[in-house]
Amino acid sequence: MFVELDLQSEVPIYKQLADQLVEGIASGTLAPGQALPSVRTLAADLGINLHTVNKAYQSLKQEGFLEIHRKKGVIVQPGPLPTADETFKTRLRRDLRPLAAEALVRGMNEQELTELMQTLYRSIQNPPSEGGTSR
Amino acid sequence: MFVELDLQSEVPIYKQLADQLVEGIASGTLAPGQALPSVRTLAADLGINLHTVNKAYQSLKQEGFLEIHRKKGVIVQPGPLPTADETFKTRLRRDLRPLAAEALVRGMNEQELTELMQTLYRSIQNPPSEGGTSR
DNA sequence: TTTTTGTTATATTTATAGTATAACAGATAG
DNA sequence: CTATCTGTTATACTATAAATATAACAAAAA
Repeated sequence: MFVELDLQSEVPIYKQLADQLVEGIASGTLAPGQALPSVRTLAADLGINLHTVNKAYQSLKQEGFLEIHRKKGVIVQPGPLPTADETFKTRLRRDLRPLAAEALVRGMNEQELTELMQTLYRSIQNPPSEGGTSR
Repeated sequence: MFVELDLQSEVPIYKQLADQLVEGIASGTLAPGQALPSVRTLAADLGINLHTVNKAYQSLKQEGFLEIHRKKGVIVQPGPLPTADETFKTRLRRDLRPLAAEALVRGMNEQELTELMQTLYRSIQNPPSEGGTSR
């Protein structure tokens, strides 16, 4: 698994995990329908508790990014992914707001900030060489 | 005071307060050198505990956005504000990353996302008329 | 001197994060 | 059918953060 956790981070590890799975889906590293490790396997693999993995899986299932079946295990959403509806955009704006404000206060202009976002977006969409060559 | 808190929010209220003060500085609503209410006054004003206000003030002092003097009270940084150094940009990227990833997964393209950021930046820089009529 | 200021010190409550076990129930492979 | 692996649920415990509640201290200014 490509997941890397920082146990010292202030960011909860279940969120780090969930974030990296979303990023995997975003980049195509995780294909629709692809199976993910079981909660126990991944927990052992990452050296954390199975409930922590389960919490990440549950939140992504709740959002519609994963499907979870009994013995089938956990798979990446094979059908249509959730959309950028108004609910999401509202939350997105709320989360971006303090970041944009601090960037502004610190003297970043509009172009610097949007370009940073652009660069970030592209680096996620086309990650810098993930083990395998193509897809 | 223009601060509005959502006590039901998952965002800690000390952070809501700190964020809104930063936004005030960003927009110019809070001018350099301007005095802020005392921790007790603002706490009473907002209906929260003085330690919660103090925590917000301390974090902003730590970052360099505020100065705190004994009897003088708290004032907006009159000198040069902190800059967008690499430390900040690294943190900024780390915080933006999961938001950009989810936006991407939900089908927002690069332009939509950067435009949303642009709109946000501008609305902070030039806020849509503060409640009061004059000044 | 008195008041107001930030500051420090405790203490308590509540919620979240993370771990640790254990057990349950459905699906599948043997 | 049986054994195993799956997600799931339940409980319990520890640690930490957030928020509140009092109280007191020390510096600055009126």
